[in-house]
Amino acid sequence: MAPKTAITPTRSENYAEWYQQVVKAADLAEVSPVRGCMVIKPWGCALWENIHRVLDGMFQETGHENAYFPLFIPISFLQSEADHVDGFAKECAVVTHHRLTMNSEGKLVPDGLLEEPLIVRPTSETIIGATYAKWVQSYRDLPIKINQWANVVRWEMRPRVFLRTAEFLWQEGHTAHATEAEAREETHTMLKTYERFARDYMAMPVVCGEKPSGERFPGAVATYSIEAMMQDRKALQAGTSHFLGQNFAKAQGIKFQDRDTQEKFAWTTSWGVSTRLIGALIMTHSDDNGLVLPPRLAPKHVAIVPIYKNDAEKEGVIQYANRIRSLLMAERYEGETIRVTIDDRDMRFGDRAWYQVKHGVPLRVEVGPKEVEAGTATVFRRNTLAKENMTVEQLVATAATQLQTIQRELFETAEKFLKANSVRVQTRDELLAFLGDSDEGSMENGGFAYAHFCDKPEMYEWLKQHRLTVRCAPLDEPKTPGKCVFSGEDTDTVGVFAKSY
RNA sequence: CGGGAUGUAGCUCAGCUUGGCUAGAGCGCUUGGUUUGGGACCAAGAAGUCGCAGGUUCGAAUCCUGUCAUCCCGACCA
Repeated sequence: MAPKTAITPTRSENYAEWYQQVVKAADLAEVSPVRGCMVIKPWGCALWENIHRVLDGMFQETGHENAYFPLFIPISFLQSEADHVDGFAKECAVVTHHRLTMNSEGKLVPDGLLEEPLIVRPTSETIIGATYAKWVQSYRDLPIKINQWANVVRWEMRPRVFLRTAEFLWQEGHTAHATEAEAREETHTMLKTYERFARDYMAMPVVCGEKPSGERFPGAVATYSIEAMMQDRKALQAGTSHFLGQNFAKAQGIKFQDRDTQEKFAWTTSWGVSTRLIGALIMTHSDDNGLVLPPRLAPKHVAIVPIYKNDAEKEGVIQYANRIRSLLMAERYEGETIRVTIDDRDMRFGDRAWYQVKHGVPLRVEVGPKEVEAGTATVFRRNTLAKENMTVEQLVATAATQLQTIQRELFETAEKFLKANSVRVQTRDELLAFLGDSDEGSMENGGFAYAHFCDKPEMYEWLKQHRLTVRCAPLDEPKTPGKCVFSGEDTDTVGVFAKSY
């Protein structure tokens, strides 16, 4: 007897376990033999490639170019920026040798000690900064606006697939500018780019804001982030954009001679999103039957699942399915070809149908002898689980619209959820009552609490005690006079507080 | 890096307390058959150096030591 839902346990039964099961059921990734590292499987990789492709286009549009910098960074580079060291030293993989030799017991052991150990990049500010320093002499050499797609390593103690792995894929943009204003504008532009990507492609509403001091990127003057709310009402930082001021320019020696003949340090920025976005996608839209994908990022938009009893029926049905595929692929959705697959694997219909459900394909088209005879198709919509029979002509004519509808519905549902679970609080007790301080994966409370705050150490202490975090000070929040809910002091800054990943 | 738990077939686990014949189950897989419009059924079959390395013993999945890995809870983080 099959369970009522494709995923066990359900979200309400055990959210953390549900997440892992969705990843598994959708064949997105699996844990690897290497501690903390994951194998990204074809379906997950196709999803990341779509994210990559769309974002890359956005970066090009905003005047960035791709380049590639080394995986290894000399320790001395990391050391040059004091805060940066504090932030990353604890989680660096270190390369100390450059060859292996066989010992007397026949085991391979490291040999050839390096004079200066190398770290595997946890991020590339330092090595890119050192390179920029060579490239920049004159104000005419600025700005430099470069992005790289790469893997990075942060030796995490508690990995979770896509959300926190020792190695992950990301893009990191690094720019250098002649003026502070220009660098600040760049920081803002990229934050907005991430917001647009989250909203328009991931169908994921986010809160854009500046990180308070305690959450700032090590070495940055200001850090901005997009914060998304997962279905367990915890916050997930989905993207960051940093204004680095002249900190790294000074550390790495990025200086130039300006129009006024004075030698000046450049102003730099960095910004990135990672494979964590896949985790965000999963926890924003998926349900107890598995993955739900927004059409704009789905590796396949439509899965045609043929139904037949025997070889005689199969021939006609497959032919029919192929014809529908051709017709659909001639249609355009958001300026692209509709991506269609036919699932005619040697499996029972039910198995193939559930497979597509669990993989989150937005539309499933069932065709069997009945449909062939009537010239129709049975269309199943992943997000609503609704089934509808229509003529092939109708299907072809409405496919793009249906995908648009799904994309819109996913966003609307997520936005409604975000709004329904956001409140404004006036006191610390209200904050605690709303968020709760038990963190046992309970779904009972949580959400985004907006409160006045003044960013003092005692706030962080209190938050830590209750396992809560300050996510950001939203940019669209008007500055209004109020009292800090922690210290009682006057402040005009409002922050978003939440449990977080 | 601290506290706790767990490593036995591809997966989930039983067996370990009290050492003893050829190490088990369910799911999955293979083959044959019956089925077939939402997760089938019957039958047969393949599959495990019991995480790894030592030790105790006539004998170790079982006891001891070490080690590695995974999960949960803390500290840390995109």
